[in-house]
Amino acid sequence: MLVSPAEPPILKELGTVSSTPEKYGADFLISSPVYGLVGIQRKELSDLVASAHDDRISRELISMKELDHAIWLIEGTPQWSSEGQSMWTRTNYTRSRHLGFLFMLSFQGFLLLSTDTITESGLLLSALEKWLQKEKHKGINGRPTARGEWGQADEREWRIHFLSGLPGLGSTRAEAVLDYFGGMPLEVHGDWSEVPGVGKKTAEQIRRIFDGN
Amino acid sequence: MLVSPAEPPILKELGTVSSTPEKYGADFLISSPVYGLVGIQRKELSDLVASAHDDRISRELISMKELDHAIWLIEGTPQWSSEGQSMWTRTNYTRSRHLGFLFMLSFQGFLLLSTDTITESGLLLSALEKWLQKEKHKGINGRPTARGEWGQADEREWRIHFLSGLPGLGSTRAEAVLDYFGGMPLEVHGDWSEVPGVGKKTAEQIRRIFDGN
DNA sequence: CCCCAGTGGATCTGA
DNA sequence: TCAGATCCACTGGGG
Repeated sequence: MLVSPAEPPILKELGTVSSTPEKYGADFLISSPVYGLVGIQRKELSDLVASAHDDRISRELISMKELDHAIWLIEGTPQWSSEGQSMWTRTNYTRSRHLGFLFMLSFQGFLLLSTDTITESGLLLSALEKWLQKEKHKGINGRPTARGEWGQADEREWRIHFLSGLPGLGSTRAEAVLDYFGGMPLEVHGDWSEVPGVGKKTAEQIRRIFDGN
Repeated sequence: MLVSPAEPPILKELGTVSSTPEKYGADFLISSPVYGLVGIQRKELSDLVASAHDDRISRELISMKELDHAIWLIEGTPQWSSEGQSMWTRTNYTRSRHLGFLFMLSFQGFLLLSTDTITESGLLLSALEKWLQKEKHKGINGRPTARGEWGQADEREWRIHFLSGLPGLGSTRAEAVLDYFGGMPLEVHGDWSEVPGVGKKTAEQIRRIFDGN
């Protein structure tokens, strides 16, 4: 991890001090085998207020575009008066302005992460570095294994479990499918819409999984 | 704004109660002239702990990919012991697991927002709705909203999710199976033992699910 | 999600 | 060429 010289000492310890991050408008730079070049911009809440006014921000945003992924790490918890005025600054900074700024960042494609303290930021950064080094991320697609009434699942339970991985099928409909086809639904390309509980829409959704559009 | 019926009353007041958001794996749905269909998933921190090992969550995540933009709104501030254990739950939930989950979400293309309380969430949501209604957002036109494979590829993800419901198949082998057969026209009665990573034993186990003993 | 243990697949070895 | 031994990737269970 490369750290900008402008960062406080505690954070400099996380990696090699270098001015390269600044070329990308970032404070930290991590290179990942999977996600490419990732830049992190750390902003304390008080700086953020300035940024939202400033036009310096637009320059930073533009240089961050060259990164594969750009992260904004926002440090500190905002406190608002009942009228939605910021409690941590003199200037006229409101909740809606703050949120608007965050929305803008998000929808521009920046990743947003937040911490409370600089210590937390440090921990987050090293966790992120470790995470980004990994060659493989299991992702979101896994499923737990079937579990039967008495621990070990039998064949039927496996089949129900398996089928209930289709969109629109829970265990009830999966069971209905199984009963309808009288066993494993060998007709994966058949018409499922006749199965009680499965309608046209669900059947269509499932068909797309098997056959494509 | 459409609000899922499962949300607490305070948040239901924000819009029209409807079950449509749930179809997209979301709790709230906002349609924007600029950004298209935006879904928001609200998660209290305590729920998040449970979610991390839930089969439902992965289905929700896949469903959310049909949205133009998917937001995760995380409610609550995590507190960690000096060893990195969560202070708000009994289970063994660690900072690194929590962060890993957030990183996964971010790099999968989900937008991350956080609040402290449900009240804050309400304010954020109405601010977001207002913000999304605007036709034009001045300020920086930064990164292209590079969505890449987002929004269309969910079919493959469904397939992986589905196949990994078979015994001996996780997301890795499920993907290998898809690649081997060149898509979903699976030869359910064919020989799977040739799939790289799937051997004789696993293939036999799977065959039994399809064909019986 | 992370961590860990056990299973089973892939690879290597030697005759 | 193939059985057997070794290694390592992946699954599966738990937190």
